[in-house]
Amino acid sequence: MSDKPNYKETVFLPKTDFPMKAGLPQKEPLILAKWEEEDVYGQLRKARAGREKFILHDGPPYANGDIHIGHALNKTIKDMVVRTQSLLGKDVPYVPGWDCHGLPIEWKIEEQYRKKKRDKNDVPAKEFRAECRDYAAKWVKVQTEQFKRLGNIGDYDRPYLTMRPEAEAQIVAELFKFAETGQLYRGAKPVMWSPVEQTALADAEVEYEDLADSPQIDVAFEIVESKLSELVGAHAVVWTTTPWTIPVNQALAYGPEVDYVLAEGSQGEKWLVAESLFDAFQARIGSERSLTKGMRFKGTELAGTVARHPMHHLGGFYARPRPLLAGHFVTTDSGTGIVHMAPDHGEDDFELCKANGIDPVFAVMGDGRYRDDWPWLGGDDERRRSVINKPFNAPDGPICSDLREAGALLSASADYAHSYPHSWRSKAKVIYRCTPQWFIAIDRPLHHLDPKSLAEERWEEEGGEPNDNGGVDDFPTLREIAMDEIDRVRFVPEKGRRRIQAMVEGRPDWLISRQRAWGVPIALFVEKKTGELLVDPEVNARITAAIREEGVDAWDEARAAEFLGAGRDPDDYEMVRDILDVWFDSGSTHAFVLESGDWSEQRWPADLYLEGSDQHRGWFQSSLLESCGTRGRAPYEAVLTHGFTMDARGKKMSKSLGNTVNPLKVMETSGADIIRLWALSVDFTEDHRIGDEILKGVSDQYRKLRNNFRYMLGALDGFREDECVAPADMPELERYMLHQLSTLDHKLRRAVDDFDFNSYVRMLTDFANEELSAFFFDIRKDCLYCDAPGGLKRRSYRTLLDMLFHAMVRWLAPVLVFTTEEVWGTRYPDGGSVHLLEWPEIGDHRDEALAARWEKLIALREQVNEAIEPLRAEKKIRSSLQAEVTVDSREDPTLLEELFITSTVHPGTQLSVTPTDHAKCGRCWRHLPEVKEDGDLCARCEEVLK
RNA sequence: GGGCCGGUAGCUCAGUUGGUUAGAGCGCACCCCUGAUAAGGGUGAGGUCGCAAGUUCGAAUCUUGCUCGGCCCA
Repeated sequence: MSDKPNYKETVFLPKTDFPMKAGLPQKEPLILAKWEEEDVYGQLRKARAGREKFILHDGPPYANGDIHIGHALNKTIKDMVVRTQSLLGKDVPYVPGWDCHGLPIEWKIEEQYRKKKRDKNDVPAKEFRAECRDYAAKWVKVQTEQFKRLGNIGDYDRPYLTMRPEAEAQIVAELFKFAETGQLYRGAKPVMWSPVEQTALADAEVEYEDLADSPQIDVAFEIVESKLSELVGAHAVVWTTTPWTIPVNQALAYGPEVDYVLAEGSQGEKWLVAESLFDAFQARIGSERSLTKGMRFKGTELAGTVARHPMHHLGGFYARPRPLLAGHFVTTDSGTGIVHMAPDHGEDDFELCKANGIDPVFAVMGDGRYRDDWPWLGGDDERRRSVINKPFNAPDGPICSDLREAGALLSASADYAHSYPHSWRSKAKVIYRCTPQWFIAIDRPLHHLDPKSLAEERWEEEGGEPNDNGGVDDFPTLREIAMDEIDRVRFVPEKGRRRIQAMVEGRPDWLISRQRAWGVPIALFVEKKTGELLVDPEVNARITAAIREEGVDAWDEARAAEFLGAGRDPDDYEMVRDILDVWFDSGSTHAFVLESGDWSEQRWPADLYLEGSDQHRGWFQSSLLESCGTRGRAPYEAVLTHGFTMDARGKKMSKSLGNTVNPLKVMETSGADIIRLWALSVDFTEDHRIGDEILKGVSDQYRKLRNNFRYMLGALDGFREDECVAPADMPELERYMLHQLSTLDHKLRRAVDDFDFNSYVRMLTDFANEELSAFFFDIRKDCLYCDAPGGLKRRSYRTLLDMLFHAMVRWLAPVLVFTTEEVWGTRYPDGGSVHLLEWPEIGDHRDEALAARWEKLIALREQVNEAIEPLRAEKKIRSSLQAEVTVDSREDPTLLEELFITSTVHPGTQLSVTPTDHAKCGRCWRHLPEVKEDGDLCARCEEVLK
């Protein structure tokens, strides 16, 4: 062979500068800088101006700390939505936002104070808030860079922040809408309260400490009324570890499914306890009072039973009846199976009593003592102490002593072991205490929403006939509107609907007040004399105007007169000092981002909200309630939810387990395109995993896609428009590929409509791997390398390659935002950004008859490949080009040779493969009859080299 | 403890209304090519469809229980 000429230089090999190795960590920041410099987002806005809009409203992440994998997933999916919709030609302005108020940031500032040995209470609130503001601003800046680094496109120069004065003013304005329409009221609710700090605490500010010497007492309540006559005169026994709550007892609770028994003493005493707790009760009251089991009955039989308080002789509050109520929370884990209810001091207590018309009495003051006028252990009792005072609750303390004297104390000791909540800061015990709070009513008829117009809207949307059932005159409640909207909105995946439905259906009134510093004020006045909420649009307008100018600091007591205006005496009004729960802030983002006009390219309502499934309780719901209460409908047309990212074994990630995957690290080592490809490859509608093995798989897939582009770029070297061939003039293989491309086009469009991005990515990778690399490109290699450049077949192939290139680079642009830019720039150095392009115009080349024929041919090809393999194993054949094939097919043998990438194909009756005797062409390496000797040229190559 | 959701090859995912030997891509193993070359091609081995009962002629698919995991509550 060495004496034969080397034809390598005459072969048209792919030629490109596009490197096989990506080097994404180095390259991506450069591409990013270019986008910034060229303002690609701004260009895109101009390019899509006037087109149909698609509004994805960003759910604000909390401005605190570096981004984690959940942010990366969420933002990548959002970016995919923005870019795919944009690819379809729509105008998709995306305004990212941040949630800036709230407790976690307050804590960080307090933490800094502690390090400097400063006390928060010594710092003016205004100064404290300024520090919170700076802190949030700092993290907004950091996260902005991190989101951009991920390849997120959006209006990052003008994001929305809940702490901007304009936003704060709009949030207050939204609150006023609730106030002005009678949906807002001041109620009460037990909250965690620290008597030492005299402040309400958030759950996260409470820590539990194990105690071994807590008091435990059994108290007898005499039954005065019951359907079961045996019970009258008996005593219901309650057990508690907080003796101080007995003075505020208002009811008893039993478990309807619990079995009860009368425990009878030798003196004829009868005590009502749960049967399964009989022994424990006996043990507590001591063997000197030996008990026997009397009558048994089910909890349900206790309905209607009424007891009286052991201190009923004090009259007034204590003389009221203490009804026995059915409580589903009653268990027989400990105690007596009868739970004493103090609605002031327990959540279950509060809810059960509220449902039965029993209101809290606010007997315990902020400092933990009973109030001055309280008949038992109140102001003039010198034994009065804070309720968390240990001797006060002791077996020999005043409560137990009085109960003992009344004959109601059956046992008392100070030896109970359990965990009890303490203040995170002072380490002192905390209690549940009812405090005034602000609520939005869920079940009040909303008179400001015209039921008729709402109903008509509904009819129009549903295309149905007006249903004159008289319901039109009933004003709907917030809950009803919200439930209707949940029916109407599109949920992806569908299961999200049921989840939010269940929550809205069963939720209590919306508690919106917090006793905190860093947030939007509940900027309301309450008339001291009447306790009435002041609703005056003129006052409200002055307040929002001030906040719009100066931010939340404008809500200052010194300015009460200014806000109230002439004719009102500030002394007559209480200025509410609570702030709004941050969920009200974020629930109002649709108002100040979509509707306000501050972002003129936005529009209300949004087409889509897209967040993790935890937001069914959070943002999806707060936004829904806010919008339904103020505007009578949801602020979104569709809701997309994603699951959570677990570690490689499916376990939840946590810092303490050390199984977290840091997206910033992955970007540093592998690149943002790898994270994006991961996020869009998994089924994000469910929980999904990430880990080294998974990321390796993603990288492998990335490499294959990259090499496909590299091959296309190389094969298209020197391609010119005038090479193009019309589809009708193309060989069948090209037309079959056009069919495949059209089919893929349609499937991809559907995947975009369904937000089914993992199918989208899978279809593209499968297509690249199977249809292109292993099939089309492999078969046409001979043609590309060896045919004359002007030949119809080669031109047809390159026409297809050009179409494939344009399709693939656009389709993958929303996924591999950096790589496709590199690909595009390699082919079109002056072609602008790939991200300005629109969906490729493939045209409909579907031809089912052709496809059916080719599917058979491909099946035959697979059989031939199978048949070649044994000969390869026997070392009789090396390359498939050495195989001579007999097949049962009437197809043109030349076509089959090309398709199989083999030597001569003979028609026959049975599939068989033999090594060919033909010599090998020195240029195209095919074994053909006309080649006399290995290394000579075949007819085609002879012709080409002329 | 309660509500909701999920568990298909090593990995990522398909599996329509229950119906022939459960599929794909990747990875892996072996082979080929050395003119896409830290690339490309071929073949192949991988699954008791979380577990256990039940309904049915027949179940990955329907029912129940259990288990593991997740989100939200308590």
